[in-house]
Amino acid sequence: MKVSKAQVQANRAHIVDTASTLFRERGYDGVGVADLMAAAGFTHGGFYKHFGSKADLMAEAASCGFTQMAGKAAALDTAQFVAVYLSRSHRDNPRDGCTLAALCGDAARQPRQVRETFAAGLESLLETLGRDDRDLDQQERQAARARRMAAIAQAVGAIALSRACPDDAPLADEILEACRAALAG
Amino acid sequence: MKVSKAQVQANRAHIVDTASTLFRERGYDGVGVADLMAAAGFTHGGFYKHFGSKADLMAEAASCGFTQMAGKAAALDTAQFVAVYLSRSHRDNPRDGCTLAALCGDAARQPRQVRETFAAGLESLLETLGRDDRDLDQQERQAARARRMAAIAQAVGAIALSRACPDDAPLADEILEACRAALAG
DNA sequence: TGTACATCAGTGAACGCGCGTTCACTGATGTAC
DNA sequence: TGTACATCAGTGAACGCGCGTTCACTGATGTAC
Repeated sequence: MKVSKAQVQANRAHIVDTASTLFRERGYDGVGVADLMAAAGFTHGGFYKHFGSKADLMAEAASCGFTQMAGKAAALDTAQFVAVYLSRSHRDNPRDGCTLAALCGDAARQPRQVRETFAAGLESLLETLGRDDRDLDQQERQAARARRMAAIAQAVGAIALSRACPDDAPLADEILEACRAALAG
Repeated sequence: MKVSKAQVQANRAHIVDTASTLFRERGYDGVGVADLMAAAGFTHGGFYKHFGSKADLMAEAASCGFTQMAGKAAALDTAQFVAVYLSRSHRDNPRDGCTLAALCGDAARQPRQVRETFAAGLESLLETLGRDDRDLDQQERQAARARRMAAIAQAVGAIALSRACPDDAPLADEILEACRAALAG
């Protein structure tokens, strides 16, 4: 049952998008190829017509996640971005959230191609948040970049730590509040 | 081949310690029960004489890791702790490093018992770093606690993100430097 | 435009493999007399 | 203190299961004439 070229492209994109969501929710090891293909509405056998391996897909799914996040970040100023990022809603919904926060721990143990995608995703987030730095001179721009990098590390750490606590632990919310205060001040 | 009570206790502690190291290095899913028991010098069958399940061991191993870290942190002031924590050496040696940084992403998808241990570990690190706060009044103490929480989130996020980058990516070191500067200033 | 054929995305069974866990067995330790 | 026996940590084979990947097959699409 061959399928039109346009449909093939759409199906492939749908698999990548589904993977991006599922990986954030359950981690790379928590989603099998068969799981994923079923969630996308296919059987598992066709997977290798689209991707060379699961690792190839992991890199593509991460890239897809970073592109989505850059799109959201572009519509917000830094204060708004922090508020959304450090919200309970973001913490409780990794499937719709930031790939860095959900998967950087997993990514550290993945093949180079995945880690390259993570570095590129972090770089693109830095550039999106620093889109108004073009006016600054080089030294100021570098300082602003360093400040933003530290802010991203703090936000990513806050979400990752908050998610590692039991759902009902007061500590889980306390982390978010403390980092919201730190990033506002 | 029964073994003396003292030996049983020592063997059990050795398994927990080995697990603590291996989990930090390879993640919870990256270490099998057979792997682990072999690394500790045993065969896998005896595992269930010591632990009810792999998840039970994960919680105990995390607890062991947090105790070790609290011991190290107790010997350092905050500036020294930050310098050690945000070093390349810490980033490149998760097996000897912080359990929060290595496993908080994994922990978020583990059973409650593991996440309770993580919350307790974070709490004990906060207490260790805040050991001199007893003199402060309640409001100051709370503010100091919030600042330390934000600092921990930043340090954990920095290590996790830095490890997610390829080993030779300039970004990996840049993250550590940016967070060292942020935590010093 | 109509027909005959090659292509190849998607199917579903099958592959070897490693996982967490169970179990019958061993034999030195610890205990009861 | 010496002996007979119960205990149980550790062994290694085996369990069912799900994993990533492969493969022969299907049949609508795309192409050549």
